[in-house]
This record gives sequence, structure tokens and C-alpha cells, in this order.
Amino acid sequence: MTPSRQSRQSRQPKRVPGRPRRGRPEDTRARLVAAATREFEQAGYGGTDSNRLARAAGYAPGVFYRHFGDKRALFLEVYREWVEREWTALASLERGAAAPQRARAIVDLVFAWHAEHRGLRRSLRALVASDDLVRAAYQQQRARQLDWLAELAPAMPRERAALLLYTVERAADGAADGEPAALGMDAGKLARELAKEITPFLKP
Amino acid sequence: MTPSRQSRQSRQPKRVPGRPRRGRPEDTRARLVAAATREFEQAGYGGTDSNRLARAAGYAPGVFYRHFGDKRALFLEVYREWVEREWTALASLERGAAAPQRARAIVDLVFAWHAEHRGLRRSLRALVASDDLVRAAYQQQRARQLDWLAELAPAMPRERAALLLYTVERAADGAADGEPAALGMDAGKLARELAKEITPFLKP
Amino acid sequence: MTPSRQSRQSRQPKRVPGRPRRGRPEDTRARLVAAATREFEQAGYGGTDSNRLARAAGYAPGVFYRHFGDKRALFLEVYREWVEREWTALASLERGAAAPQRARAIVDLVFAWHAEHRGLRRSLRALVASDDLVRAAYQQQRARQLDWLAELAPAMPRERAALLLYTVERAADGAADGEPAALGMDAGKLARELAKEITPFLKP
Amino acid sequence: MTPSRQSRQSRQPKRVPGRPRRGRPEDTRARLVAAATREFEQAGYGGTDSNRLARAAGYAPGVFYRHFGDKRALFLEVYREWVEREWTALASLERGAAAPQRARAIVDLVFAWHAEHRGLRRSLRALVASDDLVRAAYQQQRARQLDWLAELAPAMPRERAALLLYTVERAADGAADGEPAALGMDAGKLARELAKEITPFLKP
DNA sequence: GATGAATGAGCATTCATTCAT
DNA sequence: AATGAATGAATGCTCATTCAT
Repeated sequence: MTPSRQSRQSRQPKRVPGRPRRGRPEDTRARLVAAATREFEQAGYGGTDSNRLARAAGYAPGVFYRHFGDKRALFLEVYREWVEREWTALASLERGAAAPQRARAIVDLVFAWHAEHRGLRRSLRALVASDDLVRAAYQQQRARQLDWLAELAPAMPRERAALLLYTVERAADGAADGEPAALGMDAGKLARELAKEITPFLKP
Repeated sequence: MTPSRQSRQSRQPKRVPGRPRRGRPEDTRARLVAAATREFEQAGYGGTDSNRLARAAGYAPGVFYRHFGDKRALFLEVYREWVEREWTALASLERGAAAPQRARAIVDLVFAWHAEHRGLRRSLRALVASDDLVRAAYQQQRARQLDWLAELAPAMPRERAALLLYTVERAADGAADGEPAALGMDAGKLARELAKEITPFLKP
Repeated sequence: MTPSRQSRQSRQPKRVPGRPRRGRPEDTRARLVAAATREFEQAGYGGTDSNRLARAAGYAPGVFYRHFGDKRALFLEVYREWVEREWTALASLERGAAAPQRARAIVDLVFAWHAEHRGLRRSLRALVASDDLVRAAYQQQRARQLDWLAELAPAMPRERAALLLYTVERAADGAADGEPAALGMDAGKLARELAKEITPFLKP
Repeated sequence: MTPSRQSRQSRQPKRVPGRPRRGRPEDTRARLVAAATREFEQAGYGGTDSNRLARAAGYAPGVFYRHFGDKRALFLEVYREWVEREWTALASLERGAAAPQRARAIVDLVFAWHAEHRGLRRSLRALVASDDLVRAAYQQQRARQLDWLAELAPAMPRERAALLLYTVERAADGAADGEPAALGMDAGKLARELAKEITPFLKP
């Protein structure tokens, strides 16, 4: 994907000095994932390569292939962890409070989360659109969200819930990409409208 | 003087006759766009290259660069034309009929359109996520849709309209990607729910 | 999902074992420079390309770019080393002996040197004439020669010294290119005349 | 010769509008030569191609090959005419006047001529160094100069005359390339030293 | 386990040259 | 004679992947 060299400016792979050679495999793997999270966020999936990812973690290129089959496998791992963190963040919101306030809190959280990880989200969207495996992983995650919603609001049809998720996700990604400004909208109002949309589905 | 490769500057291209087609530049360009529409649809943006695109249109590699600066420029043209055709298709729907029926017709049309051009849509989504210029073109198109909706339903806030478009677009892309099956949903019901969502906004 | 070329991103490189040589980077670089010296000498600068230069050193194309940014960078290195060797050769001449004999020795050495490296000299002249960076490197080398002459013969104006160098260089290149024969001159006499020209400037 | 794209900035081939289609072949040829003289001067030999040369003369690419076999053939023609003009200019100097003054006039003329046609000179030097045919043409021209000098100063050995020409040519090219400044010399003094060198050989 | 030099297929791009119009 | 669209070999350069050390 040539054009995704958006962020090629951060060229030098920043050889991290203090990395322990010969550590436990899990540590190496964890470092690779952590560094990749940064790399994907900043350079984008198409803007790095396996060599850079290894270097960013303080390792030589060869290490990469001992832990991951290819760039995509590492991305999937990054995605998995990223999703877990989002999940945790959302769970922390589940407290009492009136529905409208909770709706707004959810919207704010999701918007902030997507904005913070805009690079990762973009990479994800690009891959979901172009890679069957990543798409499968993404859909699996979506299924999980739907299952969770089914528990929260058993009366809501799965199709209705999916539409809700679609809207929230798409709006959050758009907001992170500056769409409100580009489309002559008010970002705050967009969030408010979205919260309004969600409110009826929050259990009372 | 020397039998060396020194005089390599006179490149002797070993010309085999060949039969250069001749035609008006517009025709060539149109053929390139048409072939690219097929190529992007089938192989995906990342699955072709400029040489293949030229060959698919029946030309040699060099022709590509006479008409387009790079692959992205050709994609943008394909996108532009694709959008125009979608626009025409939607316009043809604007007849009388009750709101619920019209809503359903719109949803069906969009779903069918996205399913038919799934490859193109995937390529578009991948590029919107990874390429600034394509994203800009995409947002511009979105702005045009919003302006159109603003005319149709002046009372509806732009933010509300955007959410609507987001939902429809995302649902249609998901449906084309087989998400209903993957997520345990009924495709028909998804369409119905979506139409239900739209109906109130259709002018009476 | 689709049997299309969609998933071309995982490039499967059809790896045939191959046997990557291993070695210290300096050695590889040195081999590249050595092979390039030969290539430039025989094929001329315009007669090779980075792939061929790498192959000539026994490497795959990619190796080139690990060590040099482009063909010119490698040429500059070749030139640098070539100049160093010439310098050494000239230094070895600086012994006592009468001025006329020393003049003749210098002329002979330079003529022989240029004749031996005719291909390199031609490449150098072509690049000095067409490439700003190479011209700068060349002029810098010339400046060094002038500084050296200024030490040897402090009384001689820099301009006079430059003219001397010009004449010697040009005559040596011409001789290497067969100009004496082409111009109806006697090569030996040319050398003698040149030595005569130089003699007065050699310190007694 | 890649790096000679020195002057690529003047990109647009300046389609000259008022060119008569279907003119006399000699006129077309003359226009090609005239335009090429400009192109080579500005863009350098390696900085243009046959298409640009044709366009610069107000013609389509195909015309080029009706009149010249390749770029080099056109260059040779440009060179030939250029030499003729230089020759004429030099002839115009041959008047009485004391030797020192005439020497200075010659030096000034040659320096000015080379400076004015620096681009052409650079192209020439690059080609003489890399192309056998151009080198032959160049040497032939040098032979002509020597024959002329032999008439003017029959006593001077041909080898001595050649050295003189070498020095003048090399100094003039260097001056055009800014060598005096680059080498810490005074351009005026260089010319004076050179004139001093020539003076003894001018017939009294 | 880690290193990193090396591989080589692949893609983008140019340009001398042809030939149908 | 002139046009200019078209050709396609050649070249520059990248990057996923391997493997000797």
C-alpha cells in the first residue's frame, strides 16, 4: 500500500540502547508488541516494515520472525491488546447514573479513544478493507460486542444493536479524522446527537 | 576505440514491429479508467500495479504515465466516476411513494450497489484510511451528500444527517463483506431495521 | 473469502535457499568499491548500473543500497581512493635528481597513470562536466594539489601553478585517449615538451 | 548519464506556436539545430531527450527521427555549427596590434565564449569523455586548429602547439565553471598569466 | 536466543524509437 | 512532411525473509 507512507518523516529507527539481549521469549514478544503499537500508531501499517518494527523494539530484524510470522500477525496481536484495553475502559463506565449521562460518557470515551489511537484505527480500517484475516478478527470482535449488548439489552434486536455500533464506530473514526470540520459540522453537537441516539437503548 | 561497454549510451532498443493502437487520448484514458475499475474491483488497489493496469486496458506500461501521474490518480478518477453513477442511481429513486417504501428502496439500492462493487469499496476504504488525498476526496463527496440532504430535509441538523449516512454506508459495506452472517444477523432484518431508521427523515 | 488477488499484501517471496555470504560491512563495502573500480574502468560510469555493480562484487542488488545511496556516491568513493593512490605514487617520486630528469619522471608517471586508468578518467571527466557534486569533489582535489605546489614552489603564483596542472592533466588524458596519433603528434615528443615546460618550476 | 539532470527545472517543453507545418526540410532541420543549441545549453545533453528537442523546435517527436538518427547526431551538428561560429569569432581578431595585446584579446575572447556556452561545453566534455564518435569529432576539430597554428607559426612544434591549446581550453572551461573562485585564484590574474604564456608564440 | 548481512523478486518510472494517421 | 500515441526494454530502488555467525 504505497500511499500510506503518510508519516515517513520519522525515518530513523531509533535503536533503543538499553535492551537486554537474551531475555525471556515472552518479554521479547511483549516488547515487540509494545513497540509495534507505537510504530503503527505513528507511521501506519503501510509506513513500517518488519525491520523497523524489530529495531523499534531494540532488536535485530531476525528476531521479528522468531516471534511473528509476518507483519500482519504482529498487527493482529497489537489489535487484540488494543481491543482489550478499550474493553476495560468501557467496563469502567458501567456505573449507575441516568441514561443520558451514561450515553454521553460512552460517546466521549469512544471518541477520545479513537482520537488517541487514530493511527492504529486507520491501520485497522485499511487492513479490514484489504486483508481477509484481519477482517475476520475484526468481525469476531464485533460479534463479541454484540453478545455483550445482547446481555445488557435483551429486548434489542441484534440487527438494531449492530446498527448502533456501526454508527458509533464510524462517527468516532470520522471525528478522529477531522470530519466534523471538513463537513461543516459541530463536533460537540455530533457527540450530543449520537448520545441522544444511544440513550433509549441504555437499560434504565 | 575500446570494445568495452563504454558506448552504451546509444541504447539500441532491438525494436520488434509491434502494433501500436492509435486512438484519441480521451479514448485511451477512458479505456484505462474502465479497465482499472475492473482491476480494482477484482484484484483490489493493493493487488495491482500501474503496469498491470495498463495491460488490462490493452496497453504497454508507458501509456499509464501519459495519462495518470500514479496509481492513486487513476483510482481517484475511478472513484469519481463510480460516485457519479451511484448518484444517478439514487436520483432515479426520487419518485413519489410512501416514506417506508422509499426508505426500503434506498436501502436496497445502496446495499446492492455496495455489494456489486465490493472490491472497489474495499479499496476505497483502505485508501481513505491510509491516504490523505483519497480521504480528502472522500470527505468532499460526503459533504456533497450532506448538502443534498440539507435541501431535502432542511429541518434535520447536519450532524443528524451525517450520522444517518454513516450508518447506511457502514451497514452496506458490512453487508457486502458478509457481516450479517459472520455476526449472526439476518440480512433482511438488518435492511428492514435500517429502513425503519431512515423513514422518519424522508419528507412526507 | 474471495479467490481474488485481494490478499496480495502477503507477498510470498518464493524463497529458494541461496547462500548469503556473510562478512563485515567494511569488507563488503571494500568489495563493492574494488569491483566498481573495475566496472567503471571497463564499462564506464554510464555503462553500468547499481545492480551490475553489486553483481560484479558478488552480491545481490539490494546490497548496493545498504552501502551507498546511489551510483554517484560509489563513484565518489572510487575516485577518492584512486586519487589517494595517485598521490602516493607521486610522493614516491620526490627524491633528489636534476630538475629535467625529475620533470620527465613526473610526466611519465602521470601519463602512465592516466593511461592505465583511462576508463576511470573518462568517467570522471564525464561526471565533472555533468554533475555538480562530482565537480565539487574534483575541484577540491585540485585545490589540494595547488596547496601542495604552493609549498613546493612558494614563488610560483597560484594561477601559474593551476595552468601547469591543467596542461599536464589535459595532456595526460589526451595521450591516454590516443590524441597524439589522432592529431599527428609524436607521443614521446609531447612528453618531452611537457617536461620542458615543467622543469623551470621544479625547485633546484 | 543520470546525474546530468542538472537543469531539469526548465521542464515544460515550451510548445512554440507559430511554427509552420510542412516547411522545407532544411528549415525544419535548421530549427531543430537552433532549438537543440538552446536545450543543450540550458538542460545539458543528459537533461533532454529527443522528444523535448523536437518540441522545443515546435515539432512533434517523430520529426526528430526524420532529420537525425539519434540525439548524438543532433549534438554533433550543434557542435559543428558552434565550432564554426567560434572560428569566425577568432578570425575576426586577427588584426595587427602588438603580441601582448593580441594574446590578451584571444584569451578574453575564448574565456567569454566558453562562459557564454558553458552548458554546451559541459555537454561536449561529457560526451567526449564517454562517446567514441563525439570524441572523434572533437579530435578532428583539434587537428584543424593545429593545422591552422602550423600555418601561423611554422616554427612551433605541433606538440608545443597542442599543449598551448590544451592549456587555453582547459583554463577557459575551468573559468566558466567557477574554478578560480573554488581554487582561491584571481580570475583576472589567471587570464593575464595565460596571455603571458601565449604571447611568445604569436607571430611578430 | 539474537544478530544483521544478504537475498532477490517486484514495482515504479523513463525514454529512445516507431508507425498509423 | 508532420503528428503524437504507443511501445517495451531497461533501470532504480524497496522490503519481506533467511540463515551463517
